[in-house]
Amino acid sequence: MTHSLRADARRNRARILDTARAQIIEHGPNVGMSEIANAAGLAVGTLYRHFPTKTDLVAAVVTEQVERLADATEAAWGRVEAGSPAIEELYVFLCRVVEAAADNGALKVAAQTLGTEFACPPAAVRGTAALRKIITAGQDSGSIREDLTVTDLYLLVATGPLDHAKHTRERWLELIRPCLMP
Amino acid sequence: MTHSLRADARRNRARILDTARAQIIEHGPNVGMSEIANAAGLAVGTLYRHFPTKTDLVAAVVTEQVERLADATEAAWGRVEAGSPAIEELYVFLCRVVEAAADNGALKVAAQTLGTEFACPPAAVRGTAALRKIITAGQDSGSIREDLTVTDLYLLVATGPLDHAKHTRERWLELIRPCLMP
DNA sequence: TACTATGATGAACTCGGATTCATGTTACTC
DNA sequence: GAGTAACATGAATCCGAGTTCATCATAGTA
Repeated sequence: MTHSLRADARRNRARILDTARAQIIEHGPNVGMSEIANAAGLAVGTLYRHFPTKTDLVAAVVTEQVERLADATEAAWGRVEAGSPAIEELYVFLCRVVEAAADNGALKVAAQTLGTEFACPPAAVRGTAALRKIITAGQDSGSIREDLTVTDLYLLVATGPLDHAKHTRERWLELIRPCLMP
Repeated sequence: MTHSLRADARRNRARILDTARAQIIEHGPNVGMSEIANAAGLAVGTLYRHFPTKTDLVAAVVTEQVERLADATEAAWGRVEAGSPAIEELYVFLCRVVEAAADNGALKVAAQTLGTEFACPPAAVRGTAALRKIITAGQDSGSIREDLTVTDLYLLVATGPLDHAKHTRERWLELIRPCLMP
């Protein structure tokens, strides 16, 4: 995998990504590089050795999250293939997205604010494909609204609650549910 | 009204607010004061004569929008009192919010990003009151989901599409509609 | 018209955060 | 255990956006 990197460098890279995510979530997208460095117990220069730019760092953090989500979505599709009802897995998908709302919210804003046009094709494409399969399966079995598309879901999700409170997320899911069913 | 202001000053104040709104919508919340000043054909110092801080300027712009929305909501309640179906007026309310999506999105981000805790009580309270009346009326006549609250609506709306495209907004409304009905 | 208080101007200043780089340190190789 | 390339450090630098203020212009007034 990521060989050709010295052991400590690999460790530090991971530590930087973790800390950056935590800091962005806690203090918003405007955390300074120095603050991230402090929180990570490293020097600023080290951040710049791994990420040439603050934008690059944020992009890496966001990409990581998108990959996690894509993994979860593929797993959900796996369960649908194994017999789990598509509508339930779709619901679980929404839960996951919204549970990570704090992250996604802050990070989305971060990516928008800091980066220029940012996209992470590989993971996004994987996730989209899995989601499309789930939706189609649900429509075939009549448990998901006929005209629902992946784009629709992203429209709903992209806009999910930015609130951290658990009851807010649960209420949002409850409100949204009728949108998914026939 | 706003007397005790010289005529040209009043003109400029208005021009600043308009330009600031336009610039924020077009270039995001990070437009510089100088850019706004240029676009308005004024000098930076003039902006600072009217608004001691960039945050104050943004707050003024946001407040203006909230007031517009509150007016519209009160008008909608007026129509309900005059016999218009509450569910339709609620839908119209959503349309208005979403039509101003570009504004609201950019400005909301702006207020969050720039300001500290920002609230504009007077207008917000007016709007909320009117909205509550509309919802209650709809529930009494059985056309609006029994457990829908003002908070729910804000949850859906606060999260409306940030996209400028008309078809995106229309699709969002279409998706959301089932959430409102019994 | 002359007067003055209010308003406008924009170059200069401030300040904080991103980025650099000369220097010191450490993990790997033989 | 040298030797060396990779890596870490953090004070110094750069840069851009917000803000100030000495100066000029003008609307309102007598």
